[in-house]
Amino acid sequence: MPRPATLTADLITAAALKVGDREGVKAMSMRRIAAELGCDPMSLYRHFPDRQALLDAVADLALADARDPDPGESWEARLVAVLTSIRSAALRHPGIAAHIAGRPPLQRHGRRLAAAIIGALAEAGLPPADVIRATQALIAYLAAALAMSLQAGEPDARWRELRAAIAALPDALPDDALPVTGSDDQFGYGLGLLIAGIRVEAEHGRER
Amino acid sequence: MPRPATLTADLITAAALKVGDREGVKAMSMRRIAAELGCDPMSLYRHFPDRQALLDAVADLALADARDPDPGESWEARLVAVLTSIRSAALRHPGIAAHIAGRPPLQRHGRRLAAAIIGALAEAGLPPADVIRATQALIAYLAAALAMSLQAGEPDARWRELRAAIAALPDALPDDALPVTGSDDQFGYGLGLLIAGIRVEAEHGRER
DNA sequence: ACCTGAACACCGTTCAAGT
DNA sequence: ACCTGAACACCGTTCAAGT
Repeated sequence: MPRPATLTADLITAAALKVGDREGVKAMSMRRIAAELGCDPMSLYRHFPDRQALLDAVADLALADARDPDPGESWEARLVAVLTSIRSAALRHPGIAAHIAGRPPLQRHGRRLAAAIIGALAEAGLPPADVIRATQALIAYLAAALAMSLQAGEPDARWRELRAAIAALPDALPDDALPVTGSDDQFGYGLGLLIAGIRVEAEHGRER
Repeated sequence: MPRPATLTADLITAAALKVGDREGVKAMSMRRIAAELGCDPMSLYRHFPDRQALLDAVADLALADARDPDPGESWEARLVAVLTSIRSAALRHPGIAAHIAGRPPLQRHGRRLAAAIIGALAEAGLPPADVIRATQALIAYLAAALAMSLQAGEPDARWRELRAAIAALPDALPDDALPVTGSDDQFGYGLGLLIAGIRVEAEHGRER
C-alpha cells in the first residue's frame, strides 16, 4: 500500500470502508486502518476525534449509492423505494451495517435520504410533528430489521423456538413454511404495516 | 466481596447485571465480572462458552420484571402493555439495554414475553405466517426505539438537523415543539402506526 | 507547532502447567 | 480430570519526547 502524499478525512473513510468490506467489523480498528494507509495510528486522530466519529463517517459513505426515489411515484411507493434502497446499500457493506443500524448516520447521504422520507410523509398529509415521529419510526424499524438481517446470516437458532411457538397455534403452517427472520419478505411486511398505519393516520387527520 | 462456595451460571449472571447497572456496559468485561465475584476470569468459561453467551443471559434476566399483560384486555391494549413493559424493564438496566436492542433475548423471559405478543396477534386475527412476521416487526421496532432512547440520553445533536429540515416544511411548528428522539411519546407513536397497520391487515384477511 | 511512537490501561481467549 | 493464571494477540487513547 503506497502512502498517499497527504492524508484526508475522505481517504481515511474510504480506506476504513474497504477494510470493513474485506475483513469485517473487527478489522476496522484504528491500528488496522492506519496500517492499510501506511500511516501511524495516531495520524487518524488528526482528522477524527475518536473511533466513533470515524465509523460515523464510514457509515454515511456506505449509503452513498442508496438512490433517491423517483419523484413521479406515489408517496407510498417512494417510501418503499428509499427504505429498500438504504437497506440494500447497507447490506452491501456488512462490515459497517451494524453501525448504521445502531446509529443511523445523518451526514451527507443520511440527510439526503432522510429528506426523501420526510418529503413523502409530508405529501401523505401528516402534520409536521407527526412527520418527524413517523420518520424516526421508519428509520428505527429499518435499523432493527437491518440488524436482524445481519444476524440471520448465522444459523439463527435463537428464533427457532419462537417459530415453534407459532407453529403450535391453531391453523398453523408447518414450521419450515414460516417466514425467515431478516429476509426481504419479512422486511417488506413490517414496512407495509407501518405504511398502512401512516395512511390511516393521515386520513384521520384529514377528516378532523 | 466474599467468594460464594460454588459458582453457578445464575450467580454469574446476577453479578454481571449488577456491575452493568452500576458502571455501564464497558465495565461488563469477563475480568471485571470475575473480580466482582472474587474468582478467576477463566472460571466464567466453565459456565458460559464466551462473553456473548453470558451477555445473552444477562439480557434475559433484565427482562425478568417485565410483566405479562392482563388477559382481560383487548389485543391492542395487550400489545401496548407488553411492549411498553419490556421497554421500561430494559431502560431500568441501561448497561445491558443496548445488548437487548441488538439481540432480543429469547430465553426464559424473552420467550414468555414473545408468547404474549404472539397471543395478542393471533387474537387480532392474523394468520400464523403473518403472526410471526408481525411479531418480528414489533420486536424490531421495539429494539431500535430502545437503542434510540439510550442514545437520546446524550445531547442528541445528530437529530437536530433532521428536525431542522422538518421545521422548514410548510405549516411547521417551532423547532422546540417537535417530538424528541427516543421519548416515550415517540415510541408510542410508532407503536400506534404498527398496531393500526395490523388492524388493517387483519380486517383485509377477514374480508377475504 | 506539529507529528510520532512508546506506553498505559485495558480487552477476550488459549493453553500449558500445576494439583 | 479439573482448575488456574500466565501469556498471546490484540484494543483505543494519552502523552512525553522528538523534530
